[in-house]
Amino acid sequence: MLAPRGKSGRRTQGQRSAETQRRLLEATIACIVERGYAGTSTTEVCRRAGLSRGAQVHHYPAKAELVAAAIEHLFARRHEEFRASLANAPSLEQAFADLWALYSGPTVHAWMELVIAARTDLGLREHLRAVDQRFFAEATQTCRSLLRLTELDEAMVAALSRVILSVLDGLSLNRTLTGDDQAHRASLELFQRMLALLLAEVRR
Amino acid sequence: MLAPRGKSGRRTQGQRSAETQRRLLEATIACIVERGYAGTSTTEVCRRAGLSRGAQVHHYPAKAELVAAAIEHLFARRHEEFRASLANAPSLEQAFADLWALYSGPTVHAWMELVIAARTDLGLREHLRAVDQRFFAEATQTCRSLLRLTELDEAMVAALSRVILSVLDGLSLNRTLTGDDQAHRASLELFQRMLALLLAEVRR
DNA sequence: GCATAAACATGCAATACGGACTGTATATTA
DNA sequence: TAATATACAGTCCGTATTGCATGTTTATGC
Repeated sequence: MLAPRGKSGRRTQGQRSAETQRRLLEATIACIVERGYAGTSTTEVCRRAGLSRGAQVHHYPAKAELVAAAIEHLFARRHEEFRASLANAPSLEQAFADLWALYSGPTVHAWMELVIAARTDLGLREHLRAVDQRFFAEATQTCRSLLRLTELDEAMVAALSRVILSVLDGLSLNRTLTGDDQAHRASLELFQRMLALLLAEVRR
Repeated sequence: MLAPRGKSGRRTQGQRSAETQRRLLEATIACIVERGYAGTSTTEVCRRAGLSRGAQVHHYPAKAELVAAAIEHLFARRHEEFRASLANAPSLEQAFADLWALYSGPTVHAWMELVIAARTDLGLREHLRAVDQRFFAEATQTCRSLLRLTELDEAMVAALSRVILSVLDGLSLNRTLTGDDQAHRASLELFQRMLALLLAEVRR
C-alpha cells in the first residue's frame, strides 16, 4: 500500500475510503458480469462487497454515481488488458488469439452489458460515450504501432481499428449465445486473412 | 385478414385471439426497443397494447412465455428484413447500405437486447439460441446465393457469413453509443474492400 | 335461446428495489 | 483531550413488478 499508515495498526481515513470504494466498484463489476446490468442492485453489490448499504450510500449517494465510478474502473482494466494483449504478442496470430481470449473475459462482458443498457439510459450513455471515446483513441494508437501502420493516415487507421474491434465485438456477442468457440475461431481466422490481404494492398 | 368473419361485425374467437396476441407481441418488441429488455414489464406491455393484464395472462400465463412468443415473432421479422435487403439490392454496395440501414432499425435493437439479456438468463438463452441457429442457417444460404459463393464449401460460406454479420453487429453496437454514423460508414466501406479482396482471392 | 367455455377486465398479495433517515464508531484537528 | 468531520450500519417508506384469484363480457355448440 502506498498510503501512509498510522504508527499503530489503525488505518487512515483515506485508506479506509479507498479500500471500501475499491471493494464496492469491483463488486459492482462482478455483479454486472454475473447478473447483468439489470440484475445489479445496490443491495446485491453491498452484499458481495461485504458492506452495508449505508457505506455505499456514503461514498456514492446515487446508484448512477456508483455505476459511473465502476465504469471508470472498468475502463482502466479494459485499456490495460487490451494493450497487454497486443504488446506482449510475438506475432499477429498470437495477438488475435490473445484478444479473442480477452473477449470471453469479464471485462468485455461487463462492457457490453453497459453499452446495451446505455442505449435506453441517457445518463449512462453520456458517460459511457466519453469513456468509450478515450478507449477507442488509445486502441487506435495501439493498433497503429502494432500493425506498423505508421505510413497510413489517421482516418484509415481509425477505420481499420474500428473494423477489428467490431469483428471481435460481434463474434463475442454471438458466442454468448451459441458457446461454439470452434466456429467463431474459424471466422476470426478468416478475418485475419482478409486483414492480411488488405495490409498487403495498402502497403504496395 | 384471412380468417373467416361472422356475418355481422362480430369477430370469431380465433380472430380475437390472434389479434390480441399480435398486439401483445408487437407491444412487447416495441417496449424492448424503447425501454430495453430490463425495462419491459408486463404492465407496460399491456398498457401499450391497450389491453388489460388479464388478457396477457390469459394468452401467456408467465412473462417468459410472452417473451418466447415475441422472439418467434421477431425472428420472422428479422429473417424477412434480412432476406429483402440482400435480394432486392442491385449491387453489393447497395446490399451493404440496405443492411446497414436495417441495423439501425428496431428489429436489430430488440435482438441485441435479447442476446445480452440471454447471457445471464438460462431459459431465455436456450430459446434464443435455437432461434438464432435457424436465423444463421437462413442467412448463410442467403449470403451464398447473393455473393455467388456456390463453388465454396459449406464451412467457408458459414465462416464468411459469420464475419459479415459480426462486423455489422459490432459496428451497430458501437453506433448506439457514439451516434457518429459517418465514421461507421467509413469502417463498413473498408470492410467491403476487405471482402472484395478475399472474394477475388478465393475465386482465383 | 341457453348453457358453456373462452376471452378479457379488475383487484390483491408477495417481493424487491432505491433513496432517505437516524444512530454509532473511527479518524482528524485544534 | 475536546470538537468536529468522516466512515459505516440499520431501518423505514414509496414505488413497481409479477403471479394469482375473482368478476364480466363475448362467442359458440346444442
